[in-house]
Amino acid sequence: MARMVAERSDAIASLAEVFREHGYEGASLALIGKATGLGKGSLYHFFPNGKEEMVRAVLAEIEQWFEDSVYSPLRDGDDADAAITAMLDETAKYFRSGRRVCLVGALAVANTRDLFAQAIRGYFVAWVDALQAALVRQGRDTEQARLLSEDAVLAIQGAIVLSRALDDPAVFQRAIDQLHARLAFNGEMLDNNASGSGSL
Amino acid sequence: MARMVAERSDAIASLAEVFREHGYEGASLALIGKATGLGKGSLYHFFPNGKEEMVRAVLAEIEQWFEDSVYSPLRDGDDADAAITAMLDETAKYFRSGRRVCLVGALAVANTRDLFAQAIRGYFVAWVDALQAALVRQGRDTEQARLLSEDAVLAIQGAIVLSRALDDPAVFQRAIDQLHARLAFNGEMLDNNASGSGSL
DNA sequence: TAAACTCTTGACTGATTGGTACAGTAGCTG
DNA sequence: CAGCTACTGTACCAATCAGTCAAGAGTTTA
Repeated sequence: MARMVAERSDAIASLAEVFREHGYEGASLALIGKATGLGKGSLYHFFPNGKEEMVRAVLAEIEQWFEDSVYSPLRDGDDADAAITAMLDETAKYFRSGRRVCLVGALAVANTRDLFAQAIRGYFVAWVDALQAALVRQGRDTEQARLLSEDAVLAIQGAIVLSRALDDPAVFQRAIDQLHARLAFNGEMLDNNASGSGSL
Repeated sequence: MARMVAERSDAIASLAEVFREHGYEGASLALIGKATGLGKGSLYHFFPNGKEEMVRAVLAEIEQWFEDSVYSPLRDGDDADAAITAMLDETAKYFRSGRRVCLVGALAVANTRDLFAQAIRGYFVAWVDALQAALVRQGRDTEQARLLSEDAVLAIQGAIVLSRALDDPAVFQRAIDQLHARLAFNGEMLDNNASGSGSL
């Protein structure tokens, strides 16, 4: 019966964490209530459409964070190379070197995918597009930049899966390091045969 | 009250499909019953420990399939290059070009990870080890082979996530093609200094 | 034929699910 | 001060959950 602190936005970080840890179906209202410190009454006051709306709010916040911290510098930063380096470092930090799951990626392989398909797609489209823009600004061919950026985003997602499966954050870090090498503009440009880049 | 056909093994393919589509928590006994055509009584007759035992049975069958179809040829095939090519093609077929989720990968990012941690880890360790063995037989350095095989397995997992997120199987196929190029032994071996390939 | 075994059914249980309703309480506005 | 809105706790709901069980049906063995 109190008004405690409770702004809607305060809850979102906790919500994100509980959905990451338990998934959409696994995150029960009891669990959510415990994680946020909010009762059902408050939860349904802030999110009248229940869990679905909670996830949408979380996805929106995630998208916003990536937009500000990653996509925007990639698209508009004046130093493309620096923006790419920053993206990899920020990403590694964000995912805690693979110890933290990517909620969007997890939703993409879950049965709930259809419910959030648009948000999921938007997240990845924006990421690939922004990275491609940076690679083009590096002087790369548009098509090669597209493939390379797809490849990079995919590698990050795979690195989360594999490093969790092996319970070894070093796997994630190696993948990031690998991407540093493959995405950097070294001054000496790779020739158009991209396949040879696996020197490590 | 009939004895219909019902061998335990008959159910496993259906079980795998339903766990892939709905995840561990999302696959209710009602859903499982519908998918397998078995009532609760039969399910608990074959799998006395319930869902957990069902998933273990599915994981064992998956592991066995990969062992026979992928790992074993990679480790012991007389033509390493052919085994790698076969692995990529079999894998692409198995995952239906990304339309089908990797159950092991999905479990790895779910909260149920701990329950099946050993099986999940075993699956990926075996995959990476087998691929590494093939790459070494190609004549590559042990350490490079290790990193490259980690990278390939990770890319396949990431390709499933991204192609589902974008709802575009072509993303998966491009990743497989990319791996074909990166894992093939071209006759002209990459030296450890990649810059030397100088086309001009 | 009779007993033994293997499978199947479906009703049942107690717990938990997401969600609703509502009374109540605190803080703000007038 | 009164009245309003914003928030909170809780009792409650129907549905569903995983899992149990006794009774029965079909097959195999003797």
